[in-house]
Amino acid sequence: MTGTEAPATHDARGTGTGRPPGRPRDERASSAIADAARRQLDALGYANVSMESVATEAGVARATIYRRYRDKADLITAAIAAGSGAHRTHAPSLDPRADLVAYLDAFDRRFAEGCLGVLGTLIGAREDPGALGLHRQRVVGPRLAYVRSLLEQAQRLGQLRDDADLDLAVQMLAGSVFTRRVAGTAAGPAWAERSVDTVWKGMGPDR
Amino acid sequence: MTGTEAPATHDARGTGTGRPPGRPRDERASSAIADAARRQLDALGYANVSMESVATEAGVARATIYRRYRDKADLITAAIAAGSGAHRTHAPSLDPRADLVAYLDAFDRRFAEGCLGVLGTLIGAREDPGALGLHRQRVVGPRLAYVRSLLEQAQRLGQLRDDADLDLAVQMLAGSVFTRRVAGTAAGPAWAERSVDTVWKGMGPDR
DNA sequence: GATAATCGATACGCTACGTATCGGATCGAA
DNA sequence: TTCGATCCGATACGTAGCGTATCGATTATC
Repeated sequence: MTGTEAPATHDARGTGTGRPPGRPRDERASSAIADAARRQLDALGYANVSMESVATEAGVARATIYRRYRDKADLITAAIAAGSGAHRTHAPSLDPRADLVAYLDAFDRRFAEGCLGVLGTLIGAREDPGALGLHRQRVVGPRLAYVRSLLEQAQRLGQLRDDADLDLAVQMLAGSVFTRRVAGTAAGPAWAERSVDTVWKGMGPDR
Repeated sequence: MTGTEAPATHDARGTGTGRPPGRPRDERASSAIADAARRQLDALGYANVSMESVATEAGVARATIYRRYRDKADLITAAIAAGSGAHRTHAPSLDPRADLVAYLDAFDRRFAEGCLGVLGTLIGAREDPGALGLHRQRVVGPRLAYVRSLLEQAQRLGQLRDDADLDLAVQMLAGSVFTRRVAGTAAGPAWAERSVDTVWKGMGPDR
């Protein structure tokens, strides 16, 4: 497991062992809020999701949302993290290079589906520096860390040189997705395979 | 020169040959608005720039801005386009590889200066899809095209293989910037040099 | 002068965020 | 059973920003 990708941070209820006093939270309301937030985020984009619209779709009062999430950034980033939680679909094999190709492909599809596409809006939402920060912590970080772990494995196997700059490799591999989405250009044939190939040749042992 | 990267699109005044009737616009106000917008965008980020704050800093009424720009997005994108107009600062040499390293460095600096915020909002701005298209056409496209031209030159010089995927190379090189900015991680030492180096080794002629 | 578009200033409607308060509901503990 | 604590929906409040409209005053051309 890469990381916990923790849920809402606003209220620490349920953290301790003993059940807290008072009426417990409605679990259906919690999931309804999360579902509505995720759906509207995909459909409308960060800026167009309002607490009011989420509350309405979830059949919940706005105050009920604020009892679970500190603010909009908290809600949205949590929804993204939960929605793209299963970002590792392939079982790890002993071939990090093949894993890498598969993961990059999945990464790109996620991007197209909108889960990571909202990244743009989060970057733009510098209004709350928390939004981008939370997203980095919850979503971007774990994914890049996973890519890096594959590269480390390849390095241990001798497929990459010991002095290879793995951080740079991560940036170039993931970056080929970012650039394409930013520029709006189509993907070349076997782009994932070719990307990994370039890094392998560029950072592999001298022949 | 790469392209025109036209200024404000809102009002077509001054397009025709004859001077339009009525009081002409205050040229000092126009530049003061553009300067203030650019400066605040860099300092505060897209979301924190308000029409009011720009107007105040420019010493101008809000209505004066709206006479020149349709809305906030128009103002900000125009400021960006104007601010990053001279994106090619280095004179072209006969060493495309060195040019590439220098350009990537400049590209990254530009990015840090505030392009990221606008780019983010534009990517996520499903509300006006035209803005993203315009930005791609005016800003993103020319820059990536320039990077590609350097790679083509290198290919002609035999530094890259004839079957090298130059589009992919562009994506990986520019992508190393995108990823770093998105993830918020620091740049490794000599990252530009190393990026180009990796592509050169990965797509260069077999040794 | 007449015309026309600009300027600063100001007010308006609208949306949205985040906070606060209310009576009623639901749990555990005394 | 009663009490305290918390949740729930509903509602209102204050703040902020966007985009529009209007006002008298200004500055140009015709």
